Amino acid sequence: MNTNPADDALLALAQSFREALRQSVYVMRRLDSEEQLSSAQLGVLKMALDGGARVGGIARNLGVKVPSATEQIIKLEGAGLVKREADPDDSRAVRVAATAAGRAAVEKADRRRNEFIAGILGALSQSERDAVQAALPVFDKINHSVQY
Amino acid sequence: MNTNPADDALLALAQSFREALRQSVYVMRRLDSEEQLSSAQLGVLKMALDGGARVGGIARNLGVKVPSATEQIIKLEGAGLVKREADPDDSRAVRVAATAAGRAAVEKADRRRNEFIAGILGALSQSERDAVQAALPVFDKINHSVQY
DNA sequence: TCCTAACAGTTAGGCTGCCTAAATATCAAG
DNA sequence: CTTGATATTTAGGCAGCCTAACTGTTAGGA
Repeated sequence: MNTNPADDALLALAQSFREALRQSVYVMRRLDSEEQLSSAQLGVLKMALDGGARVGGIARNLGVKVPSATEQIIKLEGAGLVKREADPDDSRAVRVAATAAGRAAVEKADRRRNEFIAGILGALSQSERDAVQAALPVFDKINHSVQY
Repeated sequence: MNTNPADDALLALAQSFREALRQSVYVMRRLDSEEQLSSAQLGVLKMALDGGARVGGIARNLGVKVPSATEQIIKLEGAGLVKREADPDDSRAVRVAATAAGRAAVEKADRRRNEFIAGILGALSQSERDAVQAALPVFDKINHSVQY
């Protein structure tokens, strides 16, 4: 009962998938290592772009706990990329909003990172790129299923 | 010159790809958080499975520096999952070999992790799984191109 | 009105995993 | 037998995440 062919195929796919995950972590590290803004900070900063986000919401969206978000926010504030202000509707809450410098930093970091990745993807064949493109929405779906 | 359609498509793909990378990190964290053996340790342990690997080789294969590998090896040794012995051919080198307990731990961790992922993949449609399957070799290729 | 439970965030302390630099030991070549 | 390269470990440091405990605010009764 442990040799169901369908299950075997699924487990084999899972194994390959796990290897890809591991590689992704590696690629991310590489991406991070050549930038001034870490992925963690970039993620927080992006949420602070439009109007202002609450700390709890940022943490939830990034899949980390509130203190971890606070930590990044404090760093970004120190760098002048976001400002923190009391939420007018709820004095317990804090609204985090990107400054002009913060918006510029996001744009620059995003561009640099995209160019790095585009450089890699550009070296692939068109069919390879198509395969990646087709898989990306599925990856997205997988992530949501893991959510929480 | 910044509106080359091909470049734009590539950059858009890169952007989506980056999002997938971020999600992958998230999924990996989730995977790690419910296991006794961390991914870092599992990676090292797997290399120690057949016969015995050298510290430098392990580090190179995992894309980390030698001291980082040593750190994990020491932990695994403390847990009785690997043993370290001088390389008979080169006394500078150390051969790291999995113990019986180490082999069992790899099997168990691999099985649990694969089952977790298989559970997610199993909830997808066949065409979605096909898309993932088709993209995995490309991910592999991408990783190698980032290597070093 | 006042008390209390729930909630938002920060602070404190701790862990893992990675890194660089420096120390130790061995090898290999001249 | 010296010297430079190589293999690993040790020491010290940093980022990012976590839990627990603390502060302040809000909201729902009694």
